[in-house]
Amino acid sequence: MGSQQRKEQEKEDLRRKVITAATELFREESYAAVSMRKIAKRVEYSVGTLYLYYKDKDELFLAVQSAAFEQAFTFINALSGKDDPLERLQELGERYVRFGMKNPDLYRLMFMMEHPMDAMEEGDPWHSGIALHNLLTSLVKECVAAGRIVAEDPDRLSFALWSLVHGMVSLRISQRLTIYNGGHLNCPLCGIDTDQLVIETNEMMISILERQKN
Amino acid sequence: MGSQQRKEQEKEDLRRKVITAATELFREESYAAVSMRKIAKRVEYSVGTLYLYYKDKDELFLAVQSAAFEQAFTFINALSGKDDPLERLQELGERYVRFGMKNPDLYRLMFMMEHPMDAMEEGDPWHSGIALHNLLTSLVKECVAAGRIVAEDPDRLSFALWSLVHGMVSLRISQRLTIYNGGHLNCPLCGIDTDQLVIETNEMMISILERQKN
DNA sequence: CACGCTTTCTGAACGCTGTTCATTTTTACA
DNA sequence: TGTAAAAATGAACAGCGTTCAGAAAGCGTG
Repeated sequence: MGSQQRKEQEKEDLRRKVITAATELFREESYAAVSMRKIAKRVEYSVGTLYLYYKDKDELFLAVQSAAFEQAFTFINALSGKDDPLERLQELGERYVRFGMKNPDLYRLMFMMEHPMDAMEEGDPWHSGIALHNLLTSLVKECVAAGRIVAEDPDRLSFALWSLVHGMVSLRISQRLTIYNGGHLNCPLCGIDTDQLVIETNEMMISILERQKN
Repeated sequence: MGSQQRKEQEKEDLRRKVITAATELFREESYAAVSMRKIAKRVEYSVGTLYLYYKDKDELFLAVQSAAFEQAFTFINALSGKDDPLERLQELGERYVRFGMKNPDLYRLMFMMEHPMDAMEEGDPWHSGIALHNLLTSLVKECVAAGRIVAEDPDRLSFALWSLVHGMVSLRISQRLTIYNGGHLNCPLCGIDTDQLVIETNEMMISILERQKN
C-alpha cells in the first residue's frame, strides 16, 4: 500500500537529515562538541526521537562514519589518469592526507575514536572504507606488476603505506607535530609547515620504494 | 623555615599520588572512564581539592602524560647492545609498538587525544617525548653513517618511521585492524593476529630501507 | 592555653552529557 | 468520526567538569 511506502520514505528522510546535520556539526564544531541534543535541535526533533532511529550514540556515529567514508572515497578516488601507477600511488597518499587534514573531526570519527567501532557488527558501515583499502592494495600490486617497485608482500606493504599516511595525519590532527614548531627540538625540520612536511614525506617514501632494487 | 619545606613536600606528595592514581585508572579502565571524581576518590580527597593542584582536567592529564612519557622512554630505551645500528633501529620500533599495544589508554593520552595538548605551553611535559624523538633520529643517522641505509634527509626519514609505527599502533588501538578479521576483506592478511602484523611490518620496513641502494 | 589569621579542604550546586519512558500527539483505516 | 497503532515528546536520572561559600586545620603570637 502507498501509505506504507511513504512512511518508509519519511523514515529514511529523517535518517538522512540526522546524518547530514551531524556531519555539519562535525565540520563546524569539534568532535567533542557534537551532542545528541545539538543534533536533535538541528533536525528540529526532540532528543528522544533520535533514539527511535538509532539505538544509541555509537550507532548514530557509526552511520555518520559510513557517510564520511563515502565522501572520503569520492574525494580520494578522483585520481588523475597518469600512466605511471607509482605516480598514482603517490597521488593517492597525498589525497588521503589532504582529506584528513581538511576534515580533522570527520577523520577522528573514521579512524581514531574507539567507541563507534563497538557498534559495528556487520561490515556495512566500512563499505567505502574497504573500497579505499582495495584501491590501495590494487595500486600497489599494479606498481609491482609494472616493475616500478619491488615488494615481497604487497599486502603488507599496503598496510605499511596506510599506516604511514594515517600516522602522519593523526599526529598532525592531534597537534603532536607542534614539537617541530615549539623550540623544543633542534633539527632541520624545525619551523616547517607541518602540512607541507606530511605531503613531502609521502613523496619521499614513494621515492624510497622506487629506488629499492633487489 | 622547616615547616615551609615540609608543606612543599606534602604538596609534592599529593601531586605524585594524583598522577599515580590517574595512571592506575588509565591502566585498569579505559581512557573515557577516568573522571576527576574517580581520581579524587582514589587519593581520598574531595574533588574540589584536585582543582587546588591542577587548573583543570587538561592540566592534570598533561602531568599524567608527562609521567607516561617517562615510562615509555625507560621501556623503549632498554635496547640490547647489538652492534648493528639497523638492528637496534628495528628493535626501537618493536619496543615502541609493544609499549603502545600493552598500554593502549596511556598511548591514547600521549599521542591521540587532542585536549591535553591545549594545556601545554612550555615543552616540559614532552621532555621524555623529545628524548624519544632524539633517540630515533640519532639512530637513523648512525645507520646512515655506518652505510647500512641511504637517506637523503635523515630527519624526514625519522619522521616517516615515527609516523609508520604510530600509525600501526593507533590503528590497532582504535580497533581499525579488525577489518583484517571480519571477513570484509579478501586478502592474504585476513585472519592474521594484528599484533603480529604490526611487529612484522616494522621488520619489513627496516629490510626495505636496508635493500635500498642509490 | 587561647586567639586570630592564613591555608587547606570540603561537598553541594550548576549546566552539561547520554539515555529512558510515561505521556501526549499524530496518523491510518474501518 | 471513532479508535487502535505509530510516532514524538520532554521531564527525569545518573554521571561529567567545574566553581565557590563555608568548614576545618595549621600556625605564630600574646
